[in-house]
Amino acid sequence: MRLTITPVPPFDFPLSATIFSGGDPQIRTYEDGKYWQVVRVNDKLMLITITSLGTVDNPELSVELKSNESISTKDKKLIEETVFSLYNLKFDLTPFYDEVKADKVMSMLTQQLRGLKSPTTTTVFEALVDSIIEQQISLTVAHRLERNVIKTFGAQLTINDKVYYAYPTPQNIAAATVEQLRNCGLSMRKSEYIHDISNSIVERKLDLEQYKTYENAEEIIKELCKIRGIGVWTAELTMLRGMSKLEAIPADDLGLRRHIAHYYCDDRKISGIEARRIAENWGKWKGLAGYYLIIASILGVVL
DNA sequence: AGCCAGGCTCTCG
DNA sequence: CGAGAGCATGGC
Repeated sequence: MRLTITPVPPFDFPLSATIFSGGDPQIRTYEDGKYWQVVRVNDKLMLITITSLGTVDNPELSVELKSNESISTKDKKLIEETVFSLYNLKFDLTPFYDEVKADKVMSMLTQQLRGLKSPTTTTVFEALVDSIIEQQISLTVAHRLERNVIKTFGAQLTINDKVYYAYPTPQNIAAATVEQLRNCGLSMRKSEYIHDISNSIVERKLDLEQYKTYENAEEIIKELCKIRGIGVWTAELTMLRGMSKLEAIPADDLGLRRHIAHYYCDDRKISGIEARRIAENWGKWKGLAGYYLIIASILGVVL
């Protein structure tokens, strides 16, 4: 089964998917113009493969669906929504580009990376768990641990004799033990945080998805910070990656400060306060601007 | 070898 | 209440 999706232009699919190249092919990856991952819709697992048919100014995506269950037209509608949110396809970049025009560096970066949209996880839970795992440790370590967690607790989907993994649900993790989480390489603390959060969701004491509907970003951060294991850094990262809320910027983040320093301060080490001051020039979508810096660094964009 | 890496909680004093 | 230890693992 296949469906076609028309993103709001400008949108550069290969550029936006680059962040996933080199990913685990059993989880999610971008390779030779194809992006794939397992999604869960109405509790059915399916493998989606996305390719680009259009151009940056006239974008069009082809989405191929493979599942071992039958897919109804109702499901298709939801899948479409899921794919839209996966790359923020309904987000119009133009106002963002207009707003950063006064900032010379960011303005040049947005021209170089025109059509880059930031990805979003299919659930807030996924963004939250990944952000907890990434606390304090280096990203290479964090990614290995994330992969361990996914392959240990995530549901398997077999398509054409190949096994793929869906991201674990709160139910999957609540049903496991803290010890199993520790065996993925997580610290005792982080294992407890993630297990507790999964339990709360299963017991309906916590509904992460509802925070998406909040208008006020500060309010979301405040609510998330009430959860054990979540501080401002983790809350902001969760919003950026799991809620399509791109205004917040974790300015104290070491990596981000490094990227800002690289493009704005000749690689001189800067404080969170300096980083915040520079970010003031980025208007309403500071988090998205930060994402442009990260991708620029990865791609080695030179201004 | 030892320290640090895209934090956070808990425990002391 | 503020400072500081402790945490897992891999890379330098």
